[in-house]
Amino acid sequence: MKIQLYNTLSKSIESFSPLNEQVGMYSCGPTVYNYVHIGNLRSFLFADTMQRVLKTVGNYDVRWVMNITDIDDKTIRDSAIGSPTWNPLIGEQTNDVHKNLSMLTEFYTSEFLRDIADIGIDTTQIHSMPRATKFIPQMQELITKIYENGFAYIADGSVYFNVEKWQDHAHYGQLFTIDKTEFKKGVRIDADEYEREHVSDFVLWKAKKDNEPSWEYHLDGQILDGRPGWHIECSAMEYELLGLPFDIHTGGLDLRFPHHEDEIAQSKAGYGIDPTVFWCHNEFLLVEGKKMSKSLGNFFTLRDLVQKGYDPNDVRFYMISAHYRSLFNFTFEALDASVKGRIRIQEFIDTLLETTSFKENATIEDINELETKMMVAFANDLHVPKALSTLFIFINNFDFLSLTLQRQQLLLQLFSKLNAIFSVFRLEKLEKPVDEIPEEIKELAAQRDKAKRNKDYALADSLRATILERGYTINDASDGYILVKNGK
RNA sequence: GGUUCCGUAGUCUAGUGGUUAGGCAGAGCUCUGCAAAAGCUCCUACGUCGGUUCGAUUCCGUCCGGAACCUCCA
Repeated sequence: MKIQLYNTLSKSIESFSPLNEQVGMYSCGPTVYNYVHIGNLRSFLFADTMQRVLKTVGNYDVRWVMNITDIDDKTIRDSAIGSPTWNPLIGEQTNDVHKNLSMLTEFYTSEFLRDIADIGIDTTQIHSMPRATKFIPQMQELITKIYENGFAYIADGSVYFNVEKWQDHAHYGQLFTIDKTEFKKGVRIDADEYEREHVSDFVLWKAKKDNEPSWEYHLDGQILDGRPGWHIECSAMEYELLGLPFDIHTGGLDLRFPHHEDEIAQSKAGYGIDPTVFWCHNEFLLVEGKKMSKSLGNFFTLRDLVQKGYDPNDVRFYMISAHYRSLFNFTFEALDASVKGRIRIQEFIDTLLETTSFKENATIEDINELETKMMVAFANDLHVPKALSTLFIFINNFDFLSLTLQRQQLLLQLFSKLNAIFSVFRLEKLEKPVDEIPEEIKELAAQRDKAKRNKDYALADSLRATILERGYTINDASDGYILVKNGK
């Protein structure tokens, strides 16, 4: 099925056609200086959903690359000798700044991988996760090209991209309308002490500072040891791992400027090619209506939620059930509601799995229609909420009395396909848990049943209360009763 | 100040120039000694004020409110 995607470049939904057999997709990954929070996770869930829809609905083969930023201001700051934020779990700090940097970033990279696996991102589908520090020569090569093409200059040992000059040559501001004369008054002009010709210029290569990791670099006969700027890493790694142009570039909305705008400028100024065809950005996440921040106490990592007793699967289902381009308000009330919604679908699947008696001669048109509608929704700019709503309507109107073996098989096939995107449903019969109800509880339940039959309701109710206190619930049925653990 | 997005029932999320949404919560009914569970039913909204139109929640404008970005935040 043809997929439609919103492209930030055109600010409209466009029909997607891959450039080559294999769809090339690049996602801006994390800066590994701390645990990722749920806002970061939204961005990666979006990229994963994109990849899953391309594969499941579009039938494409996808080559997905997600970078790991392991060199930048924050990783340097937090790995610096004597850093107050050094996590003891990483190990002992050394006197080697390079070693400390890699200890810090390797630690948080593996924690990141654990988190995204926990939340159901299919890490097996990530073709590669390049570390910025492993591509320094390629970045230097690109910077040299940009310099030789006349769009960069050296100042104070750093290399800057000359935006002014680039603007005479190409459109700068494709992803974000920029009016330099209207920059907010009082906005920070330059946090660095570097010399830039213009405020709008951005750094490609930063001069070496004492006690910071640095790499050798020679340009135009000058020794410019230092480290890469932030934007250059993506441009260089995309070129190396996907080739330009590739099909889709994903990232958070905040990255469209300056990060992605600068990526475009760099690739075009250096390689002479646009990086990608589709720029796709996800909206942000709020928590209880506010921007997530540590000072507001509404800052959460996946681990925090797990600690509160939430299943990562439920967090996943909740977060992907909102459209990626809408501002997502994360609330615990809505998360709880979403858990119940997920369980309803699961219960439908369970009933489907358990049904063994069938009718004959029933139509399958409604199932085909459900499938088509859901796939159309996914294909329409990954419209998960629309797809879900369609599914709920179907489930609500479904009559199990109409189930035939063929209908059962079709539905299970459909759920299997849906799970290639949702990845939160269980599609095998649940092994009946071994009888874990203690004998004494069973005994109490038997006594209560006897009391009830004798119409001694006072005794029956008090026994039921006792059982409830000990963690079990009696559900009466027409012929007997069922004992379950509380909350099940 | 500039750029952009948003405002949908108690709540969260869709959508549309005309038959009225989906989830959760809530209410009622059936069942039940009473509950629980389950099933059925109900709760019909689009921030304000104008304009266009036979008809506007939808298109246009105004205002009010919220959010983001404006040089290294996903």
